[in-house]
Amino acid sequence: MERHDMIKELMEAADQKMTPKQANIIRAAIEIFAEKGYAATSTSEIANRAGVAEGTIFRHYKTKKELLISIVTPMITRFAAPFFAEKFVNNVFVDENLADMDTLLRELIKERYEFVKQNVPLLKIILQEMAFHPEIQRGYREAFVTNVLPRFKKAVELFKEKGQIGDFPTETVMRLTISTVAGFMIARFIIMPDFDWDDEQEIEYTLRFIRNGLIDG
Amino acid sequence: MERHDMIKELMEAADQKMTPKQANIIRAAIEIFAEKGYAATSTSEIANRAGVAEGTIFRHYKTKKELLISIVTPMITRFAAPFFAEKFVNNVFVDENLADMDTLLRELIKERYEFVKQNVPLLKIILQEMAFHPEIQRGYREAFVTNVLPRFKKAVELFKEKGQIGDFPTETVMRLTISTVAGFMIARFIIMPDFDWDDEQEIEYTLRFIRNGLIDG
Amino acid sequence: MERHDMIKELMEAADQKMTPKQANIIRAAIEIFAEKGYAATSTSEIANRAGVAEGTIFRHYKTKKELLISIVTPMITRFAAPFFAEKFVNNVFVDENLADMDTLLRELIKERYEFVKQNVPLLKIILQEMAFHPEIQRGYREAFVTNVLPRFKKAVELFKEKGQIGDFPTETVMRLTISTVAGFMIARFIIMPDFDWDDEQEIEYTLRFIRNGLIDG
Amino acid sequence: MERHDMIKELMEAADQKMTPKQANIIRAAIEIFAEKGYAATSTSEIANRAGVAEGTIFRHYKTKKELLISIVTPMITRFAAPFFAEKFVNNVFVDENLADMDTLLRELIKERYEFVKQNVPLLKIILQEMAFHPEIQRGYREAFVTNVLPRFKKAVELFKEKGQIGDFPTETVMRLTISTVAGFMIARFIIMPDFDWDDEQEIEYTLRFIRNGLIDG
DNA sequence: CATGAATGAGCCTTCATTCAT
DNA sequence: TATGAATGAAGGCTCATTCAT
Repeated sequence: MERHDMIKELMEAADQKMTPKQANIIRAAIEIFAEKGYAATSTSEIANRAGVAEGTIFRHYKTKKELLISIVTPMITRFAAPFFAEKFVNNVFVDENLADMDTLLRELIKERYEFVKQNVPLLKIILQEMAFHPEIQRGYREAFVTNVLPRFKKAVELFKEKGQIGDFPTETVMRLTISTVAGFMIARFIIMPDFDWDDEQEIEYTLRFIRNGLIDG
Repeated sequence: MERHDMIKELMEAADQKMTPKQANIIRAAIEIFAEKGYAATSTSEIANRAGVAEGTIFRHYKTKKELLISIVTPMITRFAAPFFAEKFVNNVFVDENLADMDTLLRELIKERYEFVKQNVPLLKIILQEMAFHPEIQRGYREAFVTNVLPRFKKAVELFKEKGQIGDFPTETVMRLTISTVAGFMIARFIIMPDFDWDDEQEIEYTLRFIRNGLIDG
Repeated sequence: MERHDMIKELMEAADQKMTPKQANIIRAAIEIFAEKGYAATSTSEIANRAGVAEGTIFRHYKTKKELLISIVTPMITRFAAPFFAEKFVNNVFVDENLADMDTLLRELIKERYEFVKQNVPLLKIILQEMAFHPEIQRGYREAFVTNVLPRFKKAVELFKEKGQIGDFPTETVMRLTISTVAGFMIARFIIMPDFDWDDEQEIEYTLRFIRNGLIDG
Repeated sequence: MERHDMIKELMEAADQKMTPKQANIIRAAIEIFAEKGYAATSTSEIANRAGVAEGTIFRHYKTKKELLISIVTPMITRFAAPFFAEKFVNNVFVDENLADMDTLLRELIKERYEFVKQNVPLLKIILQEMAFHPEIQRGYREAFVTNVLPRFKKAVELFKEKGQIGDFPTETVMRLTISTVAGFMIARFIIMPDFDWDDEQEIEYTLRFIRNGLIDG
């Protein structure tokens, strides 16, 4: 599984090339925003940790908020885009192996696990700041609605036909699945990151819980 | 189910009687903290919305942070304390009706549902600020460890014996259950409060998901 | 001729009573604005000279600009309002003494002379900042059009009838008169305040110049 | 009457040749200084409007102030130098036609009218900034004292001898004349540039006013 | 108990200026 | 010559907190 270097990604996302100072600014901002929250972070502290004069921040980002947005936006796309990566969902209808819900979910969780692991601070920021910045909310909702939702629905319906999902409304299936997966990630990386997790095992339990939970009773 | 008037509760929690001004301060603070976050809220705005002079806040709370803590602390106790209300858990071993996991969970979810419904803004504050204030984290953890955890464990083990819960580690059972229940509350009251929910039905789906999910597969 | 204490006047203009600190702020602001111009004056310098914390300024005036406006606005009214004080103009048509243009002009110039003398710094500010702040321009224009212009016109027409003013358009008469009077004030108080002026004499010369200048040739 | 292209003039004044970029800088600076005042103008805005990098300005002018001075200085000379152009004054004593005050004044006003018309923004800058920059004041005073004053005095005395000017001190004559002429220019080009002026007529009125005003009464 | 004027540290942002390229 | 990234001092303004009334 390839490494997700967010800074590099952000740099590519920006139309212009980044100076090393700008990269430092972003690195520092991500760290401190995650530690103490956007509102409680001062630009002078960012400048300090980035080893840069305070004015330099504002040469690259017109406002502190623009810095936040430009950090968070590319991540949102990345967050939603591969959520049900095309390959998986398309293959569901072709590849016998992926046609099994369990297999698909396992792939999905592992991919997400890797993604979250590489980006904990950034995801913390998104989780926190989404509540207060409509722009972020909107961006997220959009990405979700266009990229995740239709594929997810299609898959749920397929598995319903195959009898692997019982008599639940599709939205409820989504809610339950996402709750469970997100709950694992949050427990694993945010609430108790220092606990001695047996990730393989825990993923299997989670999978079993979802699989059995969604079957008719 | 009786009404949870937090303000009244907070007033009772405070050792001294509360003046009406103080009650206004708390009401205003809860509203604005929930809307824009603790760090982004100014005491002058609170004073404004409370219809009180700026100085009055500091007559009752030495610092802005103390105001936050004094709002959040009693809630934490309330949040954890009745989570597995004694009556339930004790009765599990006596009352034939409660001895059924499904029945117990249903009672629990409904009680929590009511509780969350009455306290959305306050819970938003806790969710947000826990991340940045170790005091809150500690308070929460403590309440959880002493009140919820042991009873929860006991119940899980009972249901395992009865064959209603399959071969999962107890901690994993807790994680999965809490994820699912909290996921419902968050979707219901925070992410999509304006959606046209059929709460009874949705609770039943959620129950079924947990019940089936935890059985051996 | 009574003394024009602008600060006192500003205080009365403000709806609320002024604290002594606020009076100091205004005094200091007038001084420094006049010395170096609004844009080149820093609020910290004003605070300094006023013997006040910088924050105090913003407790009374939301912005630096509001401070400027609230200094300048009452003056504008005062500047225009008595320009052709009612008593004069009304009396022109009644009082035999005032019916003479020379007498009227002499009274007018002396009154204005006193007024300017008492308010040089404030008038400097208005002269300078009018160019850049449309609000001030607008306020001035309004005061001029409603208070000065109609009376001035009436008087000019009267003196034309009496043969004391020759065949000039009324607007031109106003332009020439105002130029000459303002020119005296500016030379006297702004350009060469340190010159050894014989004010009585100079006013007489100025009067003669206008009187003769406006007569038919 | 030949055109006054200030930019070209400034370029000639500068010892070195000007690059086109430098010309753009000056053009932009004049525009913006006139619009919002020197202190309220940022070098970055000048660079922007000039289509030049921020640093480029400082390649040509060590400081922002130097830019101002180098714009204003040549103008001051031009402003004063031809005020009583040699040809006129010298001819006053020779040429019968020019020996008439009226004729001389008419020539003078028309020449100044043209000059002001071509240089409104620059003159606005001088008028504004003279108040705050002693260098400019000094430059102006000097030019006035050496070029204008002696010739003006000489002429006034001549016309007194000829009986065209009455019993006024020479300085007073100057003050009254300059007030009236400058008052016209300022009304015409700064206060009411959009009014529908009949310039020929207005100049004649102004001349008549001065001529009659200065005669003995 | 309540007020609100006053404070001064600190915040985000702008700006003139420098310098390596 | 021209660039534009970088600087850091300074600017206007906000804010939690204090205190005399």
